[in-house]
Order: sequence, then structure tokens, then C-alpha cells
Amino acid sequence: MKLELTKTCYKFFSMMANPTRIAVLENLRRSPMSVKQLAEALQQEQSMVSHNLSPLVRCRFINVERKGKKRIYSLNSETIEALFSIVENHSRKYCPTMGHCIGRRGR
Amino acid sequence: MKLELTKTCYKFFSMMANPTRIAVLENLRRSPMSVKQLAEALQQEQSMVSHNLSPLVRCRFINVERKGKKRIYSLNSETIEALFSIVENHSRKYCPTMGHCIGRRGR
DNA sequence: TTTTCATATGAATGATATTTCATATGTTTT
DNA sequence: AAAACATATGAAATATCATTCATATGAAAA
Repeated sequence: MKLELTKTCYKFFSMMANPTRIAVLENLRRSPMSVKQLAEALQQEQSMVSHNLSPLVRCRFINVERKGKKRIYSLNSETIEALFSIVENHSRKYCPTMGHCIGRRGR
Repeated sequence: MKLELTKTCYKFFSMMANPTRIAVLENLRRSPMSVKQLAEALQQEQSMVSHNLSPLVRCRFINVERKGKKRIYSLNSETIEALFSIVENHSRKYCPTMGHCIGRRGR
């Protein structure tokens, strides 16, 4: 029961611990987008974007919906917005001095 | 300004994306502990626990305090409890079916 | 029904992070 | 000041994850 939570958290945070996936989530905050739109916005290959989208869907961090030949991805705001706001709060409150913390170019 | 947030989130979540560090945080929820106590609780080598404690301190996810030859580590509850509760909420609400999501033994 | 467009997927390569072991530092006790 | 204890740290070995490229699938347009 305790190990379960550790495992769950580990999967959860591993999913978030990737710059491409984070950038995807940030873009989807604004509005739902197709794979192509995301690839353009992130300046990344379509293949790479797709590779990162599927695990995000599996974890229900985002949702998909077919629209013709496109697939439109949208955010699970409840979880993701809450996460972002914790990060912002932490970095504002606990990492005010650059270079020694999460905030900016540390370690 | 946008790239900054991505970077910040990436560091933040990478810090959380490790089973040893998560287990440390979960143990510190109960009460502050020394390195040795943590090593015993996690059944891990002292060296490994130490290696994981320092980045957690740097990021201010935990705090240290000297007490004789020991060092007592304690949780930054504001940030960490909030995080855990998001994970619990997400896994309860969005991953009810085992095996396909974050919740349990999926991928 | 062939071509085109949007997206997905497998497998190899390359990059990063974790683990372990040996040893160093620093504090207290004798 | 030597011994003992608690913790930290460096570097090598290993494991894990991301990226890329080639190709597959599937829907719509011609």
C-alpha cells in the first residue's frame, strides 16, 4: 500500500520529467491542437511529438479526439494547471536566488 | 520567459522522478529523520541516500539541520503535500482501471 | 482506386541518470 | 589526539530514457 504510492508517484513524475512533454502541455494550455500544429509550435519533428503524445494520453494528462484525418489533443486542466501552479509557487517562494535552486540554471 | 518556465518545470519534475527520492519524501511526511534512519527505513545504502538528499535540499524540497554528528532532514510540506495530493486525486479520478494509466502496473 | 496528407510505430543510436564502491570530511567520545 | 561514528563525495560501471530515421496505417481527395 505504501509501495503502491511510491510507484504511482514515480510514473506520474517521470511522465512530467521531459522538456518536450512539458512544452506540449504548456501549448495545450492555450487551446487544443493537432499534432502538426504542436510540431510547428515546438519546432520539433512530428515523429517525436507523436512519441511523446501517446504516453500523455495513456496517463490521462491529455485527451484526444479524431477530426477528419487530424487528431486534436487537449489538456486535462484539472491536474495540469494545479501542477503548474505548485511549480510556480515553489520557485517564486523558495528559489528566489538564481543558480542555487530549481528556479534557474542551478547545479 | 516561456522557455524559462519549461526549464523550471523540467528541473522540478526531474527531481521528483526517482523512486528513492520519492520514498525519502514519503518517509519525511511522518517526521524529520537522520540519514541513517532514512537508509534503514528505505533499506538502501547510506551513500545512495546521501546522494539523493543533497539535490532535494538544493531544490528546497527538504531542509537540513545539524544535530551533533547527525543531520536531520525535514520536509517542505507546503510544496510536497500539495504535490502528493494532486497525484492521489489524479490517480483516483482519472486512472480507475488498472493497467492502463498511472495508477498501477501500467506503463 | 490511386495519391496525398496527418499521424503512429519499431528499432537502432545516442544521451542522461542512477548505483555502487572506495574514500574523504567533520563531529564527538575516550 | 586517536578512535569511532555519521555523513558526504568522486568516479566508474550500468541502467534508463530520448531522439532519429525509416516505414506503416488510415482517412480524405482526386
